[in-house]
Amino acid sequence: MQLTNDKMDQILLNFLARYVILSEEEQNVIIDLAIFKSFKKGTILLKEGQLSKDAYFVLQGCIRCYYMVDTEEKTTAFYTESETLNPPGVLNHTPSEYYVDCLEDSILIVASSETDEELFAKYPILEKLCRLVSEDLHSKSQIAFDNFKISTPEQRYLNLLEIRPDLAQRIPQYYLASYLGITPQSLSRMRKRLVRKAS
Amino acid sequence: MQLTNDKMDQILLNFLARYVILSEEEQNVIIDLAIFKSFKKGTILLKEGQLSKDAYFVLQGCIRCYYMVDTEEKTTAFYTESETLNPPGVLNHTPSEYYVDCLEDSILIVASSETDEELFAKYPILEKLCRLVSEDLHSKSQIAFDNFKISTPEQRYLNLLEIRPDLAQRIPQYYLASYLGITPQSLSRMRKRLVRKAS
DNA sequence: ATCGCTTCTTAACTTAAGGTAACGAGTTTA
DNA sequence: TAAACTCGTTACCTTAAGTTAAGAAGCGAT
Repeated sequence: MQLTNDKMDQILLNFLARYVILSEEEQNVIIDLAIFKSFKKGTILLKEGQLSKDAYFVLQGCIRCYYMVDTEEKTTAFYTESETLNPPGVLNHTPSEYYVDCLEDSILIVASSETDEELFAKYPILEKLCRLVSEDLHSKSQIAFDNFKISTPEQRYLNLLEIRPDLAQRIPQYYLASYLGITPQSLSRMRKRLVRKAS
Repeated sequence: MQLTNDKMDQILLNFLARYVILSEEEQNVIIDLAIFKSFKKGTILLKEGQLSKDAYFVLQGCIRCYYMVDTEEKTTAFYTESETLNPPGVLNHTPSEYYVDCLEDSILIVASSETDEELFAKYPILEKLCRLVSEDLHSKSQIAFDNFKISTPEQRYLNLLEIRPDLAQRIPQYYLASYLGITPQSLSRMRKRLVRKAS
């Protein structure tokens, strides 16, 4: 599927409209700032040790965060359409502890956080927007963390199927397993167990 | 230990100074807004199903978030001195899914998020402050989530001892166990295993 | 067509966590 | 003082995850 520039603008504006009402001018400022980039599946957007200054908003495709622990990839997050990855380094200027790569061909908005200060002074509503988005992301991430903690791997898998059924379809099972905190073998066994239970 | 009002103000201002430089006037506005409250150990600050409009900043003591799953408490967070709990309900007006209680006699700042709008209009730096605090909390919570996910219960315990050694001292072990995602019995066994390994 | 790569599955064995129950030390309450 | 409660530990058995190894299905590339 091909996305026109107009459509991409619209996806972004729809997302922002969840938080604040923007004037035509403010919308244009944002659209002008937004840098749309395409990436091939497998592209590494951020490596451990790199200083990331960019936030990523997913227009199409899927990106993934993972840590390298010894020789093993530990996947901690997937971001798909209209989701935002804002690596910590953007704020505190420390090198990234994880990798980010594209699991599919993806179109992203790459938002550099450099020019923000003057912009916020000129358009205070953008500061409000950032506050609201950040509060919302924080709250969602808290809830996700809580759910993860209070669940067993099996409940986490069932929960994933329920709230993000798309992921189970589009993402290889061994990434999912890592995301659930178990090995691919365990996930495979678990699925068999679940089928047995269901019948 | 007894805290004077001046000391409490100072703790709060020290915290805020990590994020922005505030004028005397702005500091006074915040101090005037801050409501200091004392709570006895065991006090329940928030119940599942309640709509919370308050954020809590801990001046002294310790509060804890937990879910009731069937008849079991699942502890997901502890907040101690200079830490902030901002329940999701403040934003999205949904009832809380968890409980909050005091594990110790505590002095908290209870911040109602009602008056914020006019205030932000008058003092834009307060909006910036909230944005920065929120981004920081989000980033920290992300990292904590990641660390939790990529660790085994044992690593989580060792990590806790390292980065929050105070908690292991002041918090009963069965709350810690729940927080680590295991039963008190498993934690007890694990500690024995670790001693055996160490020697 | 064959090779290599990715992805999922199965199996056998080991390790550690869960469930249940019981005990004991320390503290609070009646 | 006795009873109740809190908190940590230990034991026994069960369940499920980790480890290692192997195999099979699907896919793309040469």
